Amino acid sequence: MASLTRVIEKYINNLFSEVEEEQSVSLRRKELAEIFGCVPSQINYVLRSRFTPERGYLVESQRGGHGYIRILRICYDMPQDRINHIDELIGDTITDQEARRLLATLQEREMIDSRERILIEVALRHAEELGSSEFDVSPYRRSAISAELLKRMMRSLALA
Amino acid sequence: MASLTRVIEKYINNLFSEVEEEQSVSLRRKELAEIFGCVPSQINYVLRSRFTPERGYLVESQRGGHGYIRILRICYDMPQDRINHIDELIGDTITDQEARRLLATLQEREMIDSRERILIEVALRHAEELGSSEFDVSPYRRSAISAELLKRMMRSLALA
DNA sequence: ACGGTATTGGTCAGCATTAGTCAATAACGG
DNA sequence: CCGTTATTGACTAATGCTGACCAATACCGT
Repeated sequence: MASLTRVIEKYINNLFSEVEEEQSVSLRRKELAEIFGCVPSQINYVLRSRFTPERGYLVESQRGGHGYIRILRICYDMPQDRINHIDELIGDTITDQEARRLLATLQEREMIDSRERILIEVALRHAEELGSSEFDVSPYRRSAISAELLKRMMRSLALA
Repeated sequence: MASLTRVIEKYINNLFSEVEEEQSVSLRRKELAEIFGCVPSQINYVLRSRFTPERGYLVESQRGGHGYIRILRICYDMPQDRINHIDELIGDTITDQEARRLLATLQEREMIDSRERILIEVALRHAEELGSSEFDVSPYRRSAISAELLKRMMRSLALA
């Protein structure tokens, strides 16, 4: 019952893990589509929805004869770079939904564990609750407060 | 007597206990609603009111084709009586200083690690800051808010 | 060189499918 | 009787997938 998108995502992930040290893999869109019996644009959908910068990937491609698609895994050597990346992802405001998705991704990438994740979710939820029912803060302002709190928590972890 | 919400809650709990060590279960909202002969949004109510981070659960979901709802249980061996004790220690209000001292003690006793402690401290400090400089909350009230936040975070780590 | 053609990937709009939100209303419990 | 909790349904939002159409590049014949 797994969706085609997830199957293809997994297939690509396997390509990464096959070559231990490799930080990039190359594909041919049409070939891949034939393997999975779908239209080529399905591959674009997988890339657009799964191999995003938010999830730590970059995608390069070239059309025409000898065209290709190359997926690169983002890798930060310096902790500071990673903090900056997360800071940018969060931005000045963040919705509840975006925050939860980010935390799921961070846990997948093992940058936080489940206990840390739940602590962060409780803190965010508490802030939201207080802001909406107690102090009647505007939704925009609440999302700014959430972003600030989330960034502080992530920064503190990165330095720990 | 046996409200539908409680019945569904129990049903989901059984899914967890079926597989002793299972830490997550997957659902389809529509299916579940059909099983219990209710509208799908009833499921959301059950999740919102029963499977919260404060109670040690995280809920992930996805809409659209092949959508799902996944409930994760964060299960730990901190005894319930100990968490009750912590609840009492915190009480209805807590000062910044008392909180810090408590966290240090908890870390010494290895009930939380240094990263978890930092997360909690950052969340408390953020709440304090917001309360004092932004919303002009009275010191007493701030200490009550801190106590509530601290208790929620500690409970989320302890409840199965 | 030039230009046509084959080859390769990109975009977008639309349909089907699934879950979320919200506010009104009902039911419950003290 | 009142406040809290539970339930419903209409409306909204997100996701997966396809197919028609667009864009870029290499190769080959002249």
